[in-house]
Amino acid sequence: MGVNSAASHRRAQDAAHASREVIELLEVLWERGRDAVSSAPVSSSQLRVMYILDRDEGINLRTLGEVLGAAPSSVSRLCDRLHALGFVERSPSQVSRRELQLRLTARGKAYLRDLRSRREVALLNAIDGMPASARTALIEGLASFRSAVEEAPPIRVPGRSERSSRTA
Amino acid sequence: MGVNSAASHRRAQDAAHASREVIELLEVLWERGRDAVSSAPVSSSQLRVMYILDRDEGINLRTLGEVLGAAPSSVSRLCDRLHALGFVERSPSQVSRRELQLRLTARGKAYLRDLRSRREVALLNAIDGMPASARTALIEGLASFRSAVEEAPPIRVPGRSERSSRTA
DNA sequence: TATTGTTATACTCTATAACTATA
DNA sequence: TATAGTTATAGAGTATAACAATA
Repeated sequence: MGVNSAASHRRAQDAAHASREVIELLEVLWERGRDAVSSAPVSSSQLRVMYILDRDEGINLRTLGEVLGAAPSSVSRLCDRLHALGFVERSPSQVSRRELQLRLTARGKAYLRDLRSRREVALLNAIDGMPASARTALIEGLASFRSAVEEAPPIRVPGRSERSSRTA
Repeated sequence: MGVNSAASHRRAQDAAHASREVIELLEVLWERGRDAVSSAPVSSSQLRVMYILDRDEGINLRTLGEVLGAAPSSVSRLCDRLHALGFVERSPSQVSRRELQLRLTARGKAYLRDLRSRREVALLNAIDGMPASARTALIEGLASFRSAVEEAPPIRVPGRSERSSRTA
């Protein structure tokens, strides 16, 4: 390993360190803000479900559980409450009568859109205090970080791609 | 508002949008990884307590609740379990006999240190896939973001500075 | 009387295990 | 028989309200 490589590795460690610290900061602030920012009929667990349904319409319950890293029974209960709120729809799959197709309702999508908008306003509040150059760096850095995370998730990814358990 | 200012605002919105998206991504992945990465005797709520005790040794229960955005009774229970794990110590305050001083034990600190280290390794895994320039941008952007968030937290900050309720 | 922390009660989240229906 | 989803039961997180001890 040459000099450049060592320096590069140090840089990568700095980035990992900075990321971990900001994540911790947000773990405290973001969760605290859940009921301050939103009118909060939705818990953070329910919100995680909504994020995934937003991306992957028609996913079944088992697969949703794998993506969440949660047991099927937990997901079933979460969906119960989201259904009771009118945010999630459970319909039988055409492919297999023992599977469900889960999706956000129009109300669920509207809630998510509104929440996201309010969160971005809250973030903007902080970001307004940043110098322009740092904002540009943040945008570039996060875009690349996001791609990297999506390719090599920091946490082990359960089956999913090799199982084809969903509607397959 | 001039042209530069409008362009700057658009940039800030882009940054807020990118931040919100990465936060959502991590809300799913980070939580899922909790028991994969760690040996996980500690829930994410308990972890939030530990973060704060790590920064603010000797904080009392009420103030801790304010920082967490949680009710005193909830914090009391959380501390029960962290105490049972041997990670948190409750000692009477010298200032007021009805207050507690909360702090991490040596074991608690060691656990946190180890967890952080493992998380940074996990993050490094993803960051290794980023180009060097993006890593630099990420470090700069996050440093500035962190300062901005600490000065103007995206979520309302409860009293704390104007209450002097802690050991005051 | 006001404040700090705990306990009582109730609801949500989570998991394991048992169950039903389908493949 | 194996798989998708639900239900039973139990432990943890959360909040409100009632309580004890202290200021």
